[in-house]
Amino acid sequence: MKFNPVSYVVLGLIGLRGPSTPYQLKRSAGRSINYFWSFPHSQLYSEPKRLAAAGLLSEEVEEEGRRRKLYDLTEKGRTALKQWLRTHPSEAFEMRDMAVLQLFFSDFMECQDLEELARKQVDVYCDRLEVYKEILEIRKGSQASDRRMAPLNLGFRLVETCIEFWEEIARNPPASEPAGSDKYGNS
Amino acid sequence: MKFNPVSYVVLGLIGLRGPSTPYQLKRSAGRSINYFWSFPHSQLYSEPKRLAAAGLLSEEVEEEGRRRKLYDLTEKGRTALKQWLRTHPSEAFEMRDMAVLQLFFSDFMECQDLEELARKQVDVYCDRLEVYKEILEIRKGSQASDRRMAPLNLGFRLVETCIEFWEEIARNPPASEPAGSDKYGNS
DNA sequence: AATAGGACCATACGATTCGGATCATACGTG
DNA sequence: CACGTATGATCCGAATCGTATGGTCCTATT
Repeated sequence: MKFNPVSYVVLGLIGLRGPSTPYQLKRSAGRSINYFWSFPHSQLYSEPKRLAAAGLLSEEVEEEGRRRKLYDLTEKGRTALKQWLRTHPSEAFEMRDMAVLQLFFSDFMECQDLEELARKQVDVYCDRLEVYKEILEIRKGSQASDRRMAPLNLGFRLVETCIEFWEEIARNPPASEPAGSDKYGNS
Repeated sequence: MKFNPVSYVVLGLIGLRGPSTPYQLKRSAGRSINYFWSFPHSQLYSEPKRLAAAGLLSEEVEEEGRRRKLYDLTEKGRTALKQWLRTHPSEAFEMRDMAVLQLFFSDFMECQDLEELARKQVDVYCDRLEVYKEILEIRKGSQASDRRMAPLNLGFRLVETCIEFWEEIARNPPASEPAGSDKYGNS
């Protein structure tokens, strides 16, 4: 049995929520985990199966209707989760951002294209800020623990940082050099 | 011919650097692009081959020695690059951060484990800040354009934000609720 | 000048992940 | 009931990953 990050997502979510079906996990993940650990939803169907086969989850199949499967932590599963939480990662986040990629190559863009890119990104991040606010609001209702709120706070600040950044770019697009041969340090 | 982000990474980097071998691309990407668009280096060997087959790059093979291949933009390639730069993405960044994932599940952690996690992350991001400073320093020497510097600046600020965040967590770990059944909104 | 060790460079390929296409079930509405 | 829409689950070809591996070049040492 080899673990991957999604294994822990599943174990952790079930730990927090109690017995869950894959679809419930998907919904839960969608408004939280996916913002700092994205993955395709199909894994939330295959992964619990794997974990159940390895004895970390119990599986109960609904007999009629959609044949939903209800998973719950076994002792073994709970132990694995706690075990994982004792080993701390030593890497920074990885990110992928198309817009920044384009910004990096923006020497090949017209100035107005760059401005447009920046404005669009401001919009994108403002929208996301709204989403965060909504979620934060909802969470205040349910009594989610401060610890589960913390990642949202980080997301929030990160998004704010991005907004400031792109606003500056939009307001005052940096000058381009007509991309020459080897000015870019190849060291 | 289907394009993917790495296609544009290759086209763009060669555009900036002029004729390049895959290894040179790898070096260049390592200290810049990889921070906001990570991918395995092996793609920098396979992708140029694909692009050359499609006529977007010219390929020149060194006959003896390491049989390095030197790639350069064709007109078609340069056009494709500019074309791409005119279509702006409308998504925010995707990120993956193990530490935040653990933070999200930290209701299952002892308080001191959480503190340790936070301290470790502070270290990680301080290290990265140093790296950014170095690169910024180097770039000041070579006259990289302001536009190519911009992504670094964003990275810098994002890292600062992370440092502040994790410092707060370390200083004052949020309270945990003994993770119950369904307090977490499943809406 | 021979050799050894380490850095540099390149590639292949099995394993994993992706993500959308698809299908099935339930539910609400008139 | 019939139809449209939301919910729920699964599959599978394609894309990506990432490491193992092997070759080449440099330089220090004797």
